[in-house]
Amino acid sequence: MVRGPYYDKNGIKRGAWSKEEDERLRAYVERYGHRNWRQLPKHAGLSRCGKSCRLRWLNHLRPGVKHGNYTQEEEELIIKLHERLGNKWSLIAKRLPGRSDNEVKNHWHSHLKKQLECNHAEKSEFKMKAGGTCEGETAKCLEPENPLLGFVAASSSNISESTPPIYNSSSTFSFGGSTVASAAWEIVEEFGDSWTQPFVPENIYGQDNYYFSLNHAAYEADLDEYYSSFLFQNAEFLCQVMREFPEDPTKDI
DNA sequence: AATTTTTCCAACCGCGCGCTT
DNA sequence: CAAGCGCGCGGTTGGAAAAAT
Repeated sequence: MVRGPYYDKNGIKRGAWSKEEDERLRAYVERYGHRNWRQLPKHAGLSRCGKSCRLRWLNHLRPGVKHGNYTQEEEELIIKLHERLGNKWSLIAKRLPGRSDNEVKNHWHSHLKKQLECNHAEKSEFKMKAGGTCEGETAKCLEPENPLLGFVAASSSNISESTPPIYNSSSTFSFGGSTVASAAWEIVEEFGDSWTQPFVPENIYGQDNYYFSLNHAAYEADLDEYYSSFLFQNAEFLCQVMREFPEDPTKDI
């Protein structure tokens, strides 16, 4: 299912890789590594460009690389990560041992995207029949429109051992903890201008936009993984904190 | 059986970033 | 500081295989 091999005007070979080329590349990289992809084909005796070699190695030849046969767990993980990270295929692929970014991207476009669109259509139909509300099915209903919100709706407000140390400056996560409250406000203030409110049926959360801001913050922020995951898992809790503290407690400090 | 259409995987392409000179 | 280079990323394309007509 690929272009047949051919040579471009510069004499660089393109298109499908032969077994012999694969073996040459594999043998070279296994022996000498790949410090410089541009120089590599010359030394390995290949008429390919460096980019092509790199792609071939990453997607097909490197040890442990897998093809097809996605497990349900892998698919669910891709969907979840895509909700959180968007089209950051390389980041998503890093969480899936043996899968390359290209492989994950292709699988998304050819299978998962359609699957989700299909689910979305089915759920829209369900909502129409239910008179435009999502009562009782809040999390599931929200998921297709805005996966982040679905996640929040489904999440519990408990704070576990996984809470990042930064938020543990007070002994517990009581609502009196001003550290938590100011952190929550910081997040909303920092991202308040940049986010655009997603479509959400008004009768679900009313005027309370905290959920959206917090989750958008977690989504947009280039935060370290631990922090961002905390935001996702505890958005509901942070919302409660913010209701307790309508003003940022550290504002005037 | 022949032809057309669709699917989907491998590879290409262009851009942006970081590093070096 | 600017230019050049190499790499990695994400979007797009080509085309063989499969499915539909």
